[in-house]
Amino acid sequence: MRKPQILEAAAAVITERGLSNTRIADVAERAGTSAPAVLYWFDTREQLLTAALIADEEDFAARVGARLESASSAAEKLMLLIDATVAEPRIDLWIELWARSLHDPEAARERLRRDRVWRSLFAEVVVAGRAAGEFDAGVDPDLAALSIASFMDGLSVQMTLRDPAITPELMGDLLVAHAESILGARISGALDAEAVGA
Amino acid sequence: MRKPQILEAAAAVITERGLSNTRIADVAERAGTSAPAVLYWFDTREQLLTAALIADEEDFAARVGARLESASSAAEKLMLLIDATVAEPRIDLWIELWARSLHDPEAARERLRRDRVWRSLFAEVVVAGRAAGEFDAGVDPDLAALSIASFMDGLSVQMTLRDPAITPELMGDLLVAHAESILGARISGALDAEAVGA
DNA sequence: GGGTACTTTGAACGACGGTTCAGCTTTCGG
DNA sequence: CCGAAAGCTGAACCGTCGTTCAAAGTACCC
Repeated sequence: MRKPQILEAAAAVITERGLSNTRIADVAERAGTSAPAVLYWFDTREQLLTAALIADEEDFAARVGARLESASSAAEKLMLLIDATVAEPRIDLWIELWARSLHDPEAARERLRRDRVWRSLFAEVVVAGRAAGEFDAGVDPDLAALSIASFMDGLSVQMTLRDPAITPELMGDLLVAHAESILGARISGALDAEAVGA
Repeated sequence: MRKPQILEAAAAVITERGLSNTRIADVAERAGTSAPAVLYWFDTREQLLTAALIADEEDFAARVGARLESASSAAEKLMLLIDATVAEPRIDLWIELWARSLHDPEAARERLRRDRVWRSLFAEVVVAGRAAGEFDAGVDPDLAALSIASFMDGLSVQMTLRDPAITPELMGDLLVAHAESILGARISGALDAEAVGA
């Protein structure tokens, strides 16, 4: 069962050469096999590419979701989410997925599904924080999630494209400020505070 | 001199079929000419595509810039910028340009240049509004511009990809709220106010 | 140790589409 | 008119993959 290796190889190649420049042979080589072998597992190149994008996305969300378990307060969870995004700007693949979604219904459907999962991570945190009295009681979780996640996307694009106007620290600061303004709460320092305090 | 027509046709085809699916023949057909004729004006397909993306972008910025002239207050200008973006979601081409920038230095350079122009529209408005006492005196124009423009990008992506969670009105509201929070000023209603008042 | 299903391979096919090219038409200055 | 430059055309060329296929391993079960 080489499917996982192939998907991983595909994600790597896509990151490196771009979606449209990714050839089956490239993926095969990186996975240590041959082009027809790849096509044995995936009926077509299109399928392979879409599957790779989605698999990578699922991977990331799962990893981040796991990290959230260890956090105690909602503020800390939020900081973790921001941190993870700033530290690991794998927006490369998102941009490719977006571009693909524009003209591939299958990709569009999947990207919507994955985005919902991603945003629900935020929404859950907001719900928890609201219940715990950490955040404003009047905040709409879904709206807050949409707002924060969208801001993240926009900033990530600039970061990934190496805009000199933005640095990881700056991106983090802007996100924190935005979240605090929306949620009516202080969250910056939640990470250190947890480590120091308790 | 058919260059303009060809560029226009190219932008249309790219929007419709996506960058990587755009064939020279498609562009030629839409421009009412032949593939070799297109290649007469542009040495290569790559050049054509990059040029088309940039030309379209320049076009949009110029159009919006012109509209700004007519506004009197900074708040109104800001509302116009938000309005223009919400109303005309041509992020399609931006996404394509982003994806291309990931692996094409030429595209990356151009996209950076164009983004600077776009953001400077915001920065100038902030400077003016600050001078006029409309906005907080402590606001950093470039930072505010980066923040607002990035948020716009993120939201536009969701809009363009037809995320059911977002509507034009909602997008406008979120942007206005964000801008107001950053600038410490009320800008919503600036458009109507101008029309009614004065 | 033979059968069966699964996996992989090398080689070749075939289409698509960018690019080239030789020549035709048009424009325009003198 | 003439000739040269500019603009364009149809047709062909050709490289690049995605994909197919027949045959060869490989693993596993009875």
